[in-house]
Amino acid sequence: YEDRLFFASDYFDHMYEAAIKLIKKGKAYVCDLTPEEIREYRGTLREPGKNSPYRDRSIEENLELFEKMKNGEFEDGSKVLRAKIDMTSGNINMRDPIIYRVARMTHHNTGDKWCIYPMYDFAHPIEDAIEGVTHSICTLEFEDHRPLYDWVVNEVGYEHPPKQIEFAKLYFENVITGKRYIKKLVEDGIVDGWDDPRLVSLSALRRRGFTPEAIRMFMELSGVAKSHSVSDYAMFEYCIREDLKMKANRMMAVLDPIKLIIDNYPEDQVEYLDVENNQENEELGMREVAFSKELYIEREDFMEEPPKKYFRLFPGNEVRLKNAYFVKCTDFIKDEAGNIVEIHCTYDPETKSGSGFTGRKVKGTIHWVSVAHAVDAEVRLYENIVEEDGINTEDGSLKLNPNSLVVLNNCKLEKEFENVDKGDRFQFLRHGFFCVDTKDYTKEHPVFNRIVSLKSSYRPS
RNA sequence: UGGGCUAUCGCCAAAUGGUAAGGCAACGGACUCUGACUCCGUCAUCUGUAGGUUCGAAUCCUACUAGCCCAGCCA
Repeated sequence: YEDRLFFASDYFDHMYEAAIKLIKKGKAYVCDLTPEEIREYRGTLREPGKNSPYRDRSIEENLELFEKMKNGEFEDGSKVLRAKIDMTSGNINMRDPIIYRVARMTHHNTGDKWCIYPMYDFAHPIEDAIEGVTHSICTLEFEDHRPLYDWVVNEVGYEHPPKQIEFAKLYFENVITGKRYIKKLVEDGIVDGWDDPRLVSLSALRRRGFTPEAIRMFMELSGVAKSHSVSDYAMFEYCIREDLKMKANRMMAVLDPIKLIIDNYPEDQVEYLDVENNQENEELGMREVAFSKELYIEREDFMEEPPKKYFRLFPGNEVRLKNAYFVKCTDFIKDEAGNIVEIHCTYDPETKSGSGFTGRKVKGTIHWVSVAHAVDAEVRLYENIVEEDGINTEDGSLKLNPNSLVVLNNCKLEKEFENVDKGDRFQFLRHGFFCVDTKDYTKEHPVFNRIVSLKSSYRPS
């Protein structure tokens, strides 16, 4: 490989030599037509083009003119070098494509050394060839360029000519990938920069909490084909859940809190419960979780008048507090407006987690956070940024999903969340996977992003 | 008849003449101190349509249909 390492200047030298070679073979000529004339001569999709009046210049004249182009004796845009192929080809790329033009540009590596630069269709196959690329893989829209790619490689002549292979791009349902659109979203302030977690740029994916492993898994699952495909975002979600399942600590976080008071629990008592960080992965170890008389539970885990098959808390029903005790709802309190503000219950000391209690079973287990030990946090929930069909066909505008970002400002997390670093990922029990926002997180004001929710088969009727 | 390409389950995708893999999603059920995970089961007599060849076709042939790409001195 080492003898194939080139510097930018080597590439340009190489391409220049290749152009000379084509001229000497009578396969390239200098053309004086203006850009407008060249377009006219090229013909249209349905009509063939016609030959440039400069097409039959002698090899000597072409050599001399090209040398002058290189030496800066012509204005930008005044002359080009064209491959002599076929102006009547059905493939427009083969109608004497321009392979070199005069353009005074400063190259980031070679500075102002050159004032002529090769076109993509000429440079690409040559770069591949001299680098020893065997298969040059690109997207479908370059299929029409392959005949020219092959023509260049063949006419310049390489011992091991590279092959171009095309495949379909990856498209996502309900996601914006077009840079034009993203740019507008950023400029209009609809998203928080190019790394807004609702976007799918790599920086956005990173900030959202996706792992490289999940992205790779998704690529392997998707496969590579030539058919135009639009992937289901659910497949990507599956990958990140799958990757984080065993890696992330499973902790308790109440996103929409309501107070639960255990009437028969001693006033100032605090129990520190030993809890596994991940029941499926012992290597993640244990932690302590504080339990006390006053807890926060999820507002949706209580209902005054539950529908059928509601396993959570309602008057008279008993549930398990995850990692702690069974509690039975005895009462609830409403404010003047009729909103439930507080729930009361009693607990059964015999039912403590790990005690081996088997006296009776409960159908529901809910998560909780001790009021006295809670960490306040902001949690951001994300959904697809655009609606089902994404873009309005009439005016090309985006159909934005108004719920693509939901900010929750009154979330209560267990104490363990005091010590996190930006980018850390967790499972919030019964909610989903979340990560510490890399941009807005501060110790005083923790911010978490929802990477993906957990699946749920609960369908309230 | 301008040229090129693609059509297999809701989505992705195998199978290139031997009788339609797999994954996601969905739906049943078991299990469950996450309505998660896991486990079990269901999910294309059929491969854009219509013909043809063949003992046998998603694969070969013919004709249609639909969709995508191409007219930068951009990449």
